[in-house]
Amino acid sequence: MPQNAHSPLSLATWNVNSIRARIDRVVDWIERSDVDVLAMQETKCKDSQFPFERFEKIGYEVAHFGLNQWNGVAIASRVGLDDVERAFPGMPGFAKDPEAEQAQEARAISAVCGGVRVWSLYVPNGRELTDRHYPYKLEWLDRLRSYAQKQLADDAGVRLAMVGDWNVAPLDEDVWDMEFFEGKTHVSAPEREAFDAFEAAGYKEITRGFTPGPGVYTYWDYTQLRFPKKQGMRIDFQVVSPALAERAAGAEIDRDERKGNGASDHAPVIVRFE
DNA sequence: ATGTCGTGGACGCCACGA
Repeated sequence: MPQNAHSPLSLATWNVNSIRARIDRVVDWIERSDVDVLAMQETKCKDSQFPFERFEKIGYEVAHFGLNQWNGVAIASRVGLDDVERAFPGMPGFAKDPEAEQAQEARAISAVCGGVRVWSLYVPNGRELTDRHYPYKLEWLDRLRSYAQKQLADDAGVRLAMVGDWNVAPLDEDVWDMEFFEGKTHVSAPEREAFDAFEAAGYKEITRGFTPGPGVYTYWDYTQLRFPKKQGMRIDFQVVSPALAERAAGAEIDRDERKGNGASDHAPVIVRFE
């Protein structure tokens, strides 16, 4: 096989909102959807609690990064899982006050799968515009952008995919009602600028072009009947380097997976690379 | 179809995060 040859790769990202509560659904979904790689967020468990064997049984290796019941990220792959990294270089932790030491959080894990460095990312929520978690979120995104920019500067042909729950709605049409989000996180100008900075650095968000809005979402709050009312948010994305972007052949949001009892509040988001 | 869901810790509920 020539050195530069690559195989097709189907890559999914899904905030599963507890892997232990969702394991049957996740395994069923992987088998049904036949993806090569699944990046998961909010596994909500320690490494010692992660159900690795359920994935191994269906032919997937898993790398997990979980410290406690909060956050937690993982990558399942049937096309290799090499050179695992937990947290990206420069990734900040959260400090309760500026003088306090930063506490590490399990929000990023990466591995090389099928020739692509895949990052599974759970961007900090931000909570409120006045909360200390809000500047933390902006700093976290800026550091990630800085990491990504360096990867591209070092190798213009780098195959890098940053997928996950970005907790940013980049366009007004990515929420069901901008008036409702007035003064809230996820739609503020600094968050949108932090997200757009990846495209300015040469990266491309792949899913939107194949799944245009308005009214196309990846997350629906459990409360207030948001899902049946079609009141969601588009906050899960796949942001990839130029060499990978040119291979993108399709994308899909599996909205059906949000239905029924025992669903995560997020839908899986899949991209097919040629 | 459906007025939320998941975690841990001390219980049969509460606090917390989303």
